[in-house]
Amino acid sequence: MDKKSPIQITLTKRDEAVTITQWVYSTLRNAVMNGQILPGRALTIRELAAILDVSPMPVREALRQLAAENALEIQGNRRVMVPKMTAMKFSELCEARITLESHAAARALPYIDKDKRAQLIALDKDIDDAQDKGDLEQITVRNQRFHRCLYTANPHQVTLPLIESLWLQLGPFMKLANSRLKEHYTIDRHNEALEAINKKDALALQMAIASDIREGFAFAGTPELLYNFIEQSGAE
Amino acid sequence: MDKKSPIQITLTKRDEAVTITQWVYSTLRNAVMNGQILPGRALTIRELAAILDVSPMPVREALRQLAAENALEIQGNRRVMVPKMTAMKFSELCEARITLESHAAARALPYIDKDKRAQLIALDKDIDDAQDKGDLEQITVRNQRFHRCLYTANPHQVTLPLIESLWLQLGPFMKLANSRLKEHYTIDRHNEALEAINKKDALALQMAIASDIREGFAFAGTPELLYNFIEQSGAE
DNA sequence: TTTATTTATTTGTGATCACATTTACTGTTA
DNA sequence: TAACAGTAAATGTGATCACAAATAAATAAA
Repeated sequence: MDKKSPIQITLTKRDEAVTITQWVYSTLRNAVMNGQILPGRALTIRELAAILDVSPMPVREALRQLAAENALEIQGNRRVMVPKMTAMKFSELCEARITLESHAAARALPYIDKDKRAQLIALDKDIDDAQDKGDLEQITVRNQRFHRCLYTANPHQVTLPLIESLWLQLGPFMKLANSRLKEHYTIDRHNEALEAINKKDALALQMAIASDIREGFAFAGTPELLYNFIEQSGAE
Repeated sequence: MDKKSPIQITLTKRDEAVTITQWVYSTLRNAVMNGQILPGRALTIRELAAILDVSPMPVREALRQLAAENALEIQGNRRVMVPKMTAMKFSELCEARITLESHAAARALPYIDKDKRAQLIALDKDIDDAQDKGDLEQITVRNQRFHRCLYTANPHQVTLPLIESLWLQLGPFMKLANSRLKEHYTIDRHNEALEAINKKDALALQMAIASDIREGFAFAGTPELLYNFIEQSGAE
């Protein structure tokens, strides 16, 4: 009954207090972020509904929302799929991240107080723990948590949704990236960022964030890995 | 039967080739962009469906999509509304526009050829025409068209959706801004941008775009106008 | 074996319905 | 007059159904 590849989506317990649509949304979002849905794979409402054991209605709404966030792509008039990646698009997404997140960090800096700094230090420690254990999934999750915590220090911040959209688009690739992470960069620039925060040095903070992002993908910039990924993702 | 203020949405002919949901989406999007829906006004699916003379289903989907683009806000668990504006949020949106659009312009620069430059010049002339006629609505539309044309010169560009999200959030305020536009800035920085394009000077282009955006809102930065707007928009 | 054409199946869209929750209204009490 | 409780109306969520368009499958022709 399955069309191409069998989709394996991680299912979590559905919280009764949350609407089915919301649960479906976050489930599918995680699936995209973890690269569980191959780029180019055609998704149908009914198929996903069957997998998630819900009616087609919540799936419909979740898919439309994910498409609006650029996590999914609506082809022509009908089918929906995870967008394919290209080397150029990857590069653009990476540069967009650097620009937007540097901006968000600088704008958050004036709002960072002692409490917030303590939170950031704790989150950075969590990342180190995950790195020691080699838990690749957790490294990504906690890394995002650190960045999110930093940017949301600014109570009037408006860029986080845009940043998360970029994370979502890079998600399927980050998964691949992480699988090579252990052998390469296990150190991040978070300490550097925290130092800049202490000194209230916006420029230094921006540089630290930019480096953190760039180095996280630096090895992906090697031609052979990029080619690998594009071949896997871009080929029909 | 109407709850608070009667909503007056501009209705356009529905193209038969387009789905009802898409038509509803763009209709509501324009309504938000033109400030036809007051911030804070509670929207209900059935009310909008009645106004647009469609079934609730397409409205449901369109609302969710607009919410995902940050054009609308889902309150608590239920109602949806146009988000209220604050002075700080306005400032953040403006700065985010400058950062993102400068970035998009610089990234587009290498791809601008003779054809594209001709397009930009033509679009800039259209803006001048609209300004001569004093057609405020068209000025906004054509201004966006110019910026969009510039950024999409980059075929791998990924930031336009994010930029459009910012435009949407500023939309209700731009309408108010435009009503004062005639007395203030009728000149833009587009010529400056075109010059920078000719010289392939990325930094100059970024400066021109940043100035164009900033000056477009400069008068809005005057305390009394900002206060006016916030009072109108933020008060329950 | 390959290509074209017809048939069968699947799919997205949109409509309608049921229900639990929320909101609005009404009459009553301090 | 203001605050409250109880009732009535309205609302979002989710399910199911109908249908036209699109895709896949099957058959026929080269």
